[in-house]
Amino acid sequence: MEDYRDYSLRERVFHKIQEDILKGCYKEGEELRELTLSKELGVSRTPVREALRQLELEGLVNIIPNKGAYVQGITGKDVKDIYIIRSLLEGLCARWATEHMGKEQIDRMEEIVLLSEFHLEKGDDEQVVKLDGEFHKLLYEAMDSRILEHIMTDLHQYVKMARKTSVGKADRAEKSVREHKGILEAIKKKDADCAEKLANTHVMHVMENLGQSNREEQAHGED
Amino acid sequence: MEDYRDYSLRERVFHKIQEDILKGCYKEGEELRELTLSKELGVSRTPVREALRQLELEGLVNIIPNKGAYVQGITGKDVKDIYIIRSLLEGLCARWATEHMGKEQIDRMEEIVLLSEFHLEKGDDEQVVKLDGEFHKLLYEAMDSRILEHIMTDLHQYVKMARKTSVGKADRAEKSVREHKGILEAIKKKDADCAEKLANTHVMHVMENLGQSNREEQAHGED
DNA sequence: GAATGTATAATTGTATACAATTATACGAGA
DNA sequence: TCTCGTATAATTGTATACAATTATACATTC
Repeated sequence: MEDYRDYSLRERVFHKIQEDILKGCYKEGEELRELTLSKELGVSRTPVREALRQLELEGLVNIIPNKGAYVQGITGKDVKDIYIIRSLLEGLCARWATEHMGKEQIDRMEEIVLLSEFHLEKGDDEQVVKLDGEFHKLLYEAMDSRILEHIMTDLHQYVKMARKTSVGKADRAEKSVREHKGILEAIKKKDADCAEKLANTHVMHVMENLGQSNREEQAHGED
Repeated sequence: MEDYRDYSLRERVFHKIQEDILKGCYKEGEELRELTLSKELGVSRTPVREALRQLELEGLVNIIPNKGAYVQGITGKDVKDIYIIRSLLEGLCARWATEHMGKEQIDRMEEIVLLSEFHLEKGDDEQVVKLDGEFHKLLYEAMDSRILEHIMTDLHQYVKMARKTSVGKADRAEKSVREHKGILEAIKKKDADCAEKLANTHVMHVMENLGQSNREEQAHGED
């Protein structure tokens, strides 16, 4: 709770609980009492309530009226589903981005890929991960669809938390950058079909790497 | 506000504002003052606030901290985007449903299609629309993915409101039922590829019909 | 007259009080 | 002992009070 100092209490509480759920601090189905959380976080019940209502909509919390809020958490299957869905939609993102991307945005993307290669060479995995995030974020912005951007961001929420440890693992980072480069090339050529296909397989590859680097449950990965 | 008698105040307020936004009662960017809404709905600020926070997450309201809540509304392009996204994902739904659907569920779906044909014959459009909703709902349940079900339900929210007038328009209903039947056949044959493709085109057809039956902006249609 | 500063009002953010509902404990009766 | 009912406690739902922030109006200055 030390971070987020500029945000409102509700936002901080929202992010904190979201983080804790995604980090696995709570058991599946565990009850979240408003007063308990209030005391823990040092705030009143009001912001906690508002945060819980939002988390319900996010699908992380299950609220039964007049009874309580219970954590939903996400299973290994959920993560797999998310990646498959993202694979499909990321393709659509790439397609639309190809159709809408302006010169400045392409330049920016080229910059990101270049920097990725540079930091990859140096072995600076942290930077590579950061640039990976920026690559996808730029893609989402460029496609110019607030609806799809909203969905992609939501899906990203679910899997972004746990990407701590195994990032460059199994030389996935190198392949990832290469795939980004391929997508960028397709966009530059205005080949939407190609960009879509490459984005599809890119996310699928990330998922496959996920399945290898850790057995069941826990989700890690660069993206 | 006369309906929803069993729900909590917050839920009623949430649905009411959501409905009003989707019905176009507010102007784009119009400010939603908590006190004003409270008085209008005859409740206190608390449930209104909670509802607004949820609507923010839904993307229907834009909240600027310490300033206010402003309606986002949806544009014609948004609706088009939603249908394209739904087209893709409905295909995935059909695929997964094919892989997971049990005998009872197939029987139930067969029942729905049969009833649809019956009411179509009779010209009872209202029933046909209702059954259309049930068909898709069953599909979503059957695929056994709470993640995708959540997304599809969300997307459905956006377009379900306005489907009042032009339902059976331009003999779309008949084609729709026929397409449902096709999807069901593919599922029965366990042909996931076929089911996916048919579901894809089904949603695309609905969208195309949408574009014809009304110029720009306003969204109508059976699904 | 335009720009700026200040006082006031309006609005949101948070905390708390009270009401309604649900869970728990315990005793009476079969 | 088991079941049921009642009383009590705990928890959520709603309303309201207060604090912090932002908007508005008006006067002052240039």
